[in-house]
Amino acid sequence: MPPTDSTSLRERKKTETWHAIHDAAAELALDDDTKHVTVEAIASEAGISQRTFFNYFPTKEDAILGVRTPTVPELPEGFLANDGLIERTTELLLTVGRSTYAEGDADRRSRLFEKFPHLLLRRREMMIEGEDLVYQAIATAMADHPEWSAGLNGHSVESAARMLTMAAGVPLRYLLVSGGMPGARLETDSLTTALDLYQDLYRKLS
Amino acid sequence: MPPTDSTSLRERKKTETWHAIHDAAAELALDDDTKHVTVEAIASEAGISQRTFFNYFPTKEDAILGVRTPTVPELPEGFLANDGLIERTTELLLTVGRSTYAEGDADRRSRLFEKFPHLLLRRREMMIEGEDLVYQAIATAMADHPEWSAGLNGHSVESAARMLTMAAGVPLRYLLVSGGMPGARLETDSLTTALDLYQDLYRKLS
DNA sequence: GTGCATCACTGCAATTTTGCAGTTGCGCAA
DNA sequence: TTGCGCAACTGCAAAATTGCAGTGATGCAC
Repeated sequence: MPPTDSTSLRERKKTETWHAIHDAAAELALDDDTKHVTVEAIASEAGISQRTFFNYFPTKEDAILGVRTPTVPELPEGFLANDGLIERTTELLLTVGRSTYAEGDADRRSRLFEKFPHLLLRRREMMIEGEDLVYQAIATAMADHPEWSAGLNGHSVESAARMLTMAAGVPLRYLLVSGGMPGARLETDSLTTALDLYQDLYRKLS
Repeated sequence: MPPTDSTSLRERKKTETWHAIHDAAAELALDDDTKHVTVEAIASEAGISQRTFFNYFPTKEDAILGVRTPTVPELPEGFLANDGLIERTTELLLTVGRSTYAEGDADRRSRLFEKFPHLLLRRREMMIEGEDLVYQAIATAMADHPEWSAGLNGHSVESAARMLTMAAGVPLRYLLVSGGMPGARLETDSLTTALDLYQDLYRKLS
């Protein structure tokens, strides 16, 4: 996902440039028979300098895929309350995941994955990175809250946070796996279904 | 005329921006019934900030008219040679004058002059400014050249340079005056005619 | 006339873009 | 293997853009 939109001219131009680069990269990569598009070509097509290209994306791959290093929003006040914690964490993971990819044109993304399968690896990496950040954020929050940093009889907040994050990630992973095809996208419908299913299960087991 | 074109991305973007601002300013000024277009509107239409607007034009008027503070190119080596000096100076004045206005869309400029007659005053100012710069450049060059800074029996190089510049400006002024209508443009044809006429006269008198 | 809003324009610091001169890794030819 | 060239990527300083907080002039309501 591009830098967040806003009313600021500066911000608007940044998202424009981000999209211009990603679009140029994706289109050129898909069009090109040689499978070898240069950064120079992408930058030129996007109307910016090569150096600016690397201000927006750390690698050419990321530009083609349209990914951003994941960021975790600040956790809201009552986030750690027991009631609904797993659901909130799932939401958080989803938010982080979404903030990592460009919205829209899922078709194009599918074609990209078909033509450049290694992009799937990169996507996986990004997911793991995002989950790691979420885990760290939650661990930090737990450490800051007495009721967590205390009563875990022997277990560390790190363990608790990791466990929580993994549990909360279940419906998302389920979706990716059951989606079957590599490059399958997170359809809103199937996502909702998966979340419902997970919450049903969760309620039955608790 | 906008900043000179070149292969540099930086330069290309500058001319693009320059045109974007001038076009936005001219179009908005012509479209607007109230005769009062704000800088904010122009900047917004051109896709830049108000501050950037003033990086390109010192005043709103100059943006509408599409003028640039005149600059004199460096005088070539043998510029001061006696033979053809007046013609070269006329060329120089013409170059400076041209570098002062945006190329193209003479129609729009006519309409601008009709709607905002005070732009004519501004244009006159710019012409005088340009001539002054040319005079200064020539005076400086003369001062640097022994054969000029010496043998002027009593006259200063300033006087000589001023005299030369005025003489060389004759065909251009003639054009503007004989063109008649305010806002009349320098047609290439009539310009050539005027230059021919002047050179004929000049040869007869020398 | 007096306050008040609007708008042109300026000064300055923060951010972004650019050019340029690298370094590194990799394929390919001799 | 060794050298060579290309292309990804980085560091840094110069240039451009932006936001913001002004100032001053002008017009307009009261």
